[in-house]
Amino acid sequence: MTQADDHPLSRPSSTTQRAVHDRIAHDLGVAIVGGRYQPGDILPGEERYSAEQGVSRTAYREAVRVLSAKGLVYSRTKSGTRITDRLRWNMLDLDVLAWMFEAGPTAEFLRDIFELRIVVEPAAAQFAALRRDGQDISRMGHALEEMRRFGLQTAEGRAADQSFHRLILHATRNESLITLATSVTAVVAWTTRFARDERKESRDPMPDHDAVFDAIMRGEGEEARLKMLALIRNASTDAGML
Amino acid sequence: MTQADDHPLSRPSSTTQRAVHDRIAHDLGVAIVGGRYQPGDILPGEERYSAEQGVSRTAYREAVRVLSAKGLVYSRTKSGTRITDRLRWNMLDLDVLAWMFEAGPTAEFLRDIFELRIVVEPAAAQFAALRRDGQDISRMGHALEEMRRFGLQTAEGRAADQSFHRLILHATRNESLITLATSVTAVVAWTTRFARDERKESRDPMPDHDAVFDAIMRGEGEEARLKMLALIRNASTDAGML
DNA sequence: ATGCCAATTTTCCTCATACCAATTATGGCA
DNA sequence: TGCCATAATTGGTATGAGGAAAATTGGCAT
Repeated sequence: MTQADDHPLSRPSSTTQRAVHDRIAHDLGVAIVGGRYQPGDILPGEERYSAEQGVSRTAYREAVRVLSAKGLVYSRTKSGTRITDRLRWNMLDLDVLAWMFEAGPTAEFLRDIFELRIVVEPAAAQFAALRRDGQDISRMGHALEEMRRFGLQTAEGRAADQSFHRLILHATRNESLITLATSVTAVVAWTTRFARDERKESRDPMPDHDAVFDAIMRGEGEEARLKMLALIRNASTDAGML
Repeated sequence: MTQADDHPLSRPSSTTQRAVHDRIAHDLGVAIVGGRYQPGDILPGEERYSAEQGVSRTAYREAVRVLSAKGLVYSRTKSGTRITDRLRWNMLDLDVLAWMFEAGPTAEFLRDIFELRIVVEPAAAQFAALRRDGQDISRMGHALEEMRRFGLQTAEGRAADQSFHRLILHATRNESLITLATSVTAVVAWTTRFARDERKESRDPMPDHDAVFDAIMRGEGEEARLKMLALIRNASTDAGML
């Protein structure tokens, strides 16, 4: 166990103090996607911000570079750093999505993502049915077993559920689809985390999952697509979305 | 004409010299997505790189922040800056896609994007059919007129074609879908730019476009989806993809 | 020889300062 | 009033100096 017990994906733990530039990027990012800055507005100048916030110009600049890389702002000498209009934002970037969520997601934002989910995940199931190999199948089967054993009330059960969906993505052999679905499912997870337990009784999720798995196992692409669509529709209505 | 004749989207013109950190990010980005660095490899240290390349540590660090924001690398003190594994890359970032294309896109990469196109654009047409208003319709109609008038051999005709597809996206009223489709169509445009003119004679694209427009105008979602699917299939086979 | 612990070194992170480049604003002149 | 040179502002780059954390090294005891 020489290295990398913590992955770079994991959000900085509460103990680890975040890098300064990272914190600045986070704060500005939340403020921007939250609408406290409007497209066309100019961010505070380097001199001013660093003085007011008690950080170095270096740290502020690196934060701006991050925001710029995600399409939220663009800098021009003398003109200053302006907020880009929303059409150029990298809406599917995991950080941007997280900031949106933290800023208090609008209903339109959530609707957009759940629509995207309905487009993407059934398509993923379809590709998975056409490209999966034996190992994919056995792993999916194992994930469903665990899910059935623990149920969605336990952490293990939810982990097995997520694992099942990740295995489907992996079986598509399409990296761009994986990237996209990762972002989408992250938002879905954040959303349903809060919606959970408020419902009186949730339906048994296993029949839907079994149907998807069965279609993928038999290599039936179109059927896998439709079964996944049904699964999402049920899950979404249960979570109060849709 | 006081400001902003050039949009931030436009690539820096040949006259404007790019910022140093931008050039570094570009060079490293191309090298990374091109496989000259493998996931797990460590980038040169700040001191070393800045000395060898004759740039400041500041510029190099800002470039690394950009790459980090796009998920290509991650930095840890002492451990150095390492290449992230591909699953965490922001494959749908416009810069990353451009770097992939510049590095010489692999066949799998192109296949992935065109598959994504087949998933996304028909879905966009479907949503557009359900949400478009009168202004959307009239603008789409105008774009098709222009396209018919000039043909795809001219720059104006191609601009009208792109405009038509952009208008469909706009009519979806779904920002995440717009972001996604923007990236996808960029890659498609880069690809077909080279494939053009090599074919002996391209089929007339207007019937397919008219059919999509007609379905959207009548508000027939499912039909719009199918017509767009047909349009893409024809265009892709003409371009030699698929 | 092996395993554990402390010191050292390496590398990224932050800050501060200086100067450069480009663009906007200003003010004078015709 | 309109144009043009000058000045001021703001982001961009370079450099030096420490600080913090992790990997390595070396010593010590078992």
